[in-house]
Amino acid sequence: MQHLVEGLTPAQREAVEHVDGPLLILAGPGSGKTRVVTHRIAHLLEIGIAGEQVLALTFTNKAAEEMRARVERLVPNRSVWLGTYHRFCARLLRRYATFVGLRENYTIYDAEDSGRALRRAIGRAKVDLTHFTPDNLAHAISWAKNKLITAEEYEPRPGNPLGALVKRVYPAYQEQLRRANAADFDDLLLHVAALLRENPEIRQSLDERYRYVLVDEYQDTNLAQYAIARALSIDYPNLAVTGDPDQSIYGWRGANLNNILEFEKDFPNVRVVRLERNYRSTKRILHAAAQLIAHNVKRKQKDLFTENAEGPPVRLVTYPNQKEEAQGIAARIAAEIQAGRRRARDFAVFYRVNALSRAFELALREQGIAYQVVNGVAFFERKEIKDTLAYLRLLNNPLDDVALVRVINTPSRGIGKTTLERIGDYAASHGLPLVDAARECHRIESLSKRAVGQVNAFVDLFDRLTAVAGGPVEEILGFVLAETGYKQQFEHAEDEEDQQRLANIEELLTVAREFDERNHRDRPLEEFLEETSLTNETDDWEAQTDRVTLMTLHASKGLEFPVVFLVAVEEGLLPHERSRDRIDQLEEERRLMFVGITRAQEQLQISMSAYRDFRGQRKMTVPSPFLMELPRGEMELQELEPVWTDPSYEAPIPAAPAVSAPVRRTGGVAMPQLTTAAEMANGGTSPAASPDDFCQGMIVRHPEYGLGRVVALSGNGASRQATIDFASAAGRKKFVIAKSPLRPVKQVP
DNA sequence: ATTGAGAGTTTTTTT
DNA sequence: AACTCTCAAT
Repeated sequence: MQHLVEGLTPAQREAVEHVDGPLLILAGPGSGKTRVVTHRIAHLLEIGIAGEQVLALTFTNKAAEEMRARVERLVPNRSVWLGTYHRFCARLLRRYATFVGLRENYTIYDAEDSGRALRRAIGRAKVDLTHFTPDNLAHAISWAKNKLITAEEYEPRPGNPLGALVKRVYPAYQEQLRRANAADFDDLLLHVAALLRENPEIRQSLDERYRYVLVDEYQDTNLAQYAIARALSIDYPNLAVTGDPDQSIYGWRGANLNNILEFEKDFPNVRVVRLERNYRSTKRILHAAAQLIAHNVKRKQKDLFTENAEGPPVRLVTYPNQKEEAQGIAARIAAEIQAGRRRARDFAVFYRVNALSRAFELALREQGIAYQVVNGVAFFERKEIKDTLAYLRLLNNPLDDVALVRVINTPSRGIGKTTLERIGDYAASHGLPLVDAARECHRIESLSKRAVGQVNAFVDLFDRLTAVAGGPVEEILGFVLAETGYKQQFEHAEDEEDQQRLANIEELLTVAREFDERNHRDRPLEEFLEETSLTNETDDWEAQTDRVTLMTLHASKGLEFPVVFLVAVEEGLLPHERSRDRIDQLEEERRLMFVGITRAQEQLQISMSAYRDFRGQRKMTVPSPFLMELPRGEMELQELEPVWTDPSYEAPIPAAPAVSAPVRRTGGVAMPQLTTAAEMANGGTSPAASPDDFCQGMIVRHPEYGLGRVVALSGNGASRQATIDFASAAGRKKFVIAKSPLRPVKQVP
């Protein structure tokens, strides 16, 4: 057991060795929090506590994965329940579905699905939407749910027009979900909170089962999450929470900072451990962060310190415009890599909004530097994936009207809006789910003979699919894709986008196969759908690959990088314009910047542009007020002129021969090209090769993505596919060789 | 019913 | 600028 506390500070050790009773770990950034938490779990197991009694809750899958891996390393093969709040609740609801008016095969609606359900509810409630958008309502309902206010309990403030609408729509929406046997993200928490509140015997048994509950990022809990953690810690009040009020950045999602600020009130005999020593950043970086966050009024005073080196000064740079900001940063990165001082993966670029990523992608591509954008369009939110999954959802839960609407005419089979509307009316007046209404469509008089025929064909299809719905997921999926003709529509397409869609579908099949290999349950479909609806691509982020990371400030939480570029620190973006008017929101923006700064280990550059292009318009910017709150005296300030007027500017250096990036113009668009020494020796690419000539490890060229290596192959002849790892930012992609412009590049022996 | 052109709008962040 | 939505034409 000694190995668990070796090398820990007294404070860390105290937290690790704490067993019974409430525990609050206030952990500053880079203070070894994850280490403490995982070691504590390991410690609990080593002193003989059963893994089944330990429940560790996180907010992101990423954090859960990280913890699982580290616990596994410390104490292999012990089963503690470790995962996100939402996943835990989803799992619990499978078991207790009937208590909250659901069935165990219920569907989880993501934001898009619940938006569709909400629209239908709005239609049914016959609400006048001239002054508000569905989004306004969605947000208001979500807000209520996060506050544990049910549809029945909801009472708006008098004179609140939006509230009056919500009072009518919220119950209709809930009814919609109930009929569809579906729960939205908020419901997962709300239902479990209600379950625990209304069923004392269930609460008690779960409290007893999960004797040791740990909650990570406790500052991000909302009321529902708080209630759940609380309810599981009454008879066995061994609740351990970790967090940092200064890193609370999810207030907009209903997170309540008071949960952590008042934890000591909830549990008067709590043991509080403060981890204030930072092991991550240089003195200068940490100082800048501390100075900034000191401007927040609502916080717990914390004294961050580090024994790390002083480090180079934090840079604060003003670029003339967005393009030069991106190019300037890309050039710096390129120079560091060429000098052999850094690798691509040492760098990260953080921005406030996803829309800002493009300029940096472009600039990095021009420099021939590999990068990965975290969270662009999440894999499971892509149209083709959602379409395909909608079929699976319908098979698993035929009541799921949203899924039915999605697939009934996808791919198009001549069932249009009017037909669907009439079926919908029939369903509503007979209190039926849409599938059943469709089954009885011959009774709907308003439908044309042709329409009835089309709908019947769909019902037949549905029945054929249902017949195989019990099998392995990959099989079901393959059957769905074949029977519906969904895949076919992309198979003969020439354009890149359809190719991409096809590749994504292939990828989904791979995901399904991997799932089947892991799971051997009776009803795999249910679990597969749960897994896919609670996962997004962020979770696939690979720290191992050697690429520059581009992500939002929110996504950066919990990570660290040797060199960080924090960009577009301008009024309106950071703080975001929608946060300007309220003090607490402004403080949250400041915390966001604090999070970004404290990700940096060795070097930090904060930048802005004098001009920024946004929504197609170029505007002069105003520096963020936060810039004035930094210790400017000890920073390196730099104001750059447009590159062509200033000879002292470190112009983007043409890359070294090994990875040069000449820019070729094609149809007016700059196309980056990677050229290697090997290729130059060869005089370019080889002529077209037949798909079967491709083999593992082969170097190939793609006209847009540049050079890559074949990492996997499948199929033969015309359907032979290759998975390519590109050196460029394109990353890993899959192609049907015969339809792709891939060409082998002969390698120098 | 599907397609195309034109108009209008925009997500801040995520389970 | 890019995306979605609406409306008219096929």
